[in-house]
Amino acid sequence: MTEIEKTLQNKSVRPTAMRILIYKYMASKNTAVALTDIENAFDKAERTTLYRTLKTFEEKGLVHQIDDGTNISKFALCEPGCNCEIDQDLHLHFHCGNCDKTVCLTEHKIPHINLPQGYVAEDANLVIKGICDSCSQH
Amino acid sequence: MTEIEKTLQNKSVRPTAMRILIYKYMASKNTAVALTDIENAFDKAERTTLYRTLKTFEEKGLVHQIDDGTNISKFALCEPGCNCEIDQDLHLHFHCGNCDKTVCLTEHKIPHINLPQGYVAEDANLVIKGICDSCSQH
DNA sequence: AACATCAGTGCAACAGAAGTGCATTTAGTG
DNA sequence: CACTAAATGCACTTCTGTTGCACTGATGTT
Repeated sequence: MTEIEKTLQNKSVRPTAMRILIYKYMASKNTAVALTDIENAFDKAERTTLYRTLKTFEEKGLVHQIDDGTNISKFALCEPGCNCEIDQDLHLHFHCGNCDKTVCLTEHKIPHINLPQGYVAEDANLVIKGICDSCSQH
Repeated sequence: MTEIEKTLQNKSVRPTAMRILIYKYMASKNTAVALTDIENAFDKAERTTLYRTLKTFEEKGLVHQIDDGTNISKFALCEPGCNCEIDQDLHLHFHCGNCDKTVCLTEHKIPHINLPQGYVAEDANLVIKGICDSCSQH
C-alpha cells in the first residue's frame, strides 16, 4: 500500500485508481487546480467523476476549495496539519494576473478581524492578486 | 438635474433613463447586488444592457465588483470617497450564509500583508463568511 | 431643419462551469 | 459466489457571463 493510499484511507476515502491518479496529479502541482485542468491532464477522464471526486475530497478534508476571483473554483491539497474544515489554518492565497496561477501561502494566516456587533464570522477568504515570484523575475 | 444625474456626469457616464434606474436601485439596497437581482427587479430590462451598464459603472469608478465566493459577481456602489480603482480603500466584505446577502464593511480595511520575496501585490480581496447582524438576532 | 455620427440599447446566440438523474460497473462483505 | 453499496460514465439541464449585429435615439455640425 502506497503513501497516497494510506492518506486517502486515513480520511475515509476509498483509494480507487481514479482517486489515486487525481491525488497524485494535485500533489505534483504546486498550484491550485481547476476541474478543467484535471480534465485536460487526463483526457480519458469524465468530468462528472472528477467533479464528484473533488467534492468527496473536500468533504473529507483532503483538499480545500479556493475562490481566487476568477469565478472558477480551484482546489489544492491540504497540508498534513491542515484543519481547514474546522475553521483554523485559514491561510491566504495568491493569484498571479500574469500566469493565472493560484498558490497557497500556507505560512501566511489571515489576520483576525473585529467585526461590527451582530456579525458572526465562520470562515474567511483572502486572496492577494498581483505578480508571482516566477513571473516577476522576467 | 437630480443628484444622481450629477453623480453620473461627474464620472463621465451619460445619465440615461436606464442608468438612472439602475443606480437608484443599487442605492436603495444596502447590500451588493448581482446582475440577476437587477434583472428580476425590472422585468422589462435586458440582461445585456444591465451587464454593460455595470461594466461601464465599474470602469468609471461608480461601482466596484465583489467576489464573495459564491461564484456570482456582485456589485456595490462606491462610497463618495472611494478610490477602489487606484488600489486604495480596499475594504472587506461580509457574506451571510443564511440570507446569502453580501455587504461592504467600508470601515474595515484589509490589513497589510508581508508577502514572500518576489511576489508583488496589486490588489486584494477579503471576504468574511458567517451570519450577518439581521440573521443573528433570530 | 436636415444630416452624420456615435453611444446606448435590444435581440439572439454562444461558451463554459456547475450540477443532476439514471444506468452500469466496480469493490467490499457475508 | 451472491448481495449491497459505492464509484463511475453518459446524457442532459441550468445559470452566468459574454459577444456580434442590428436598431434607435441623442448629440453635434452645417
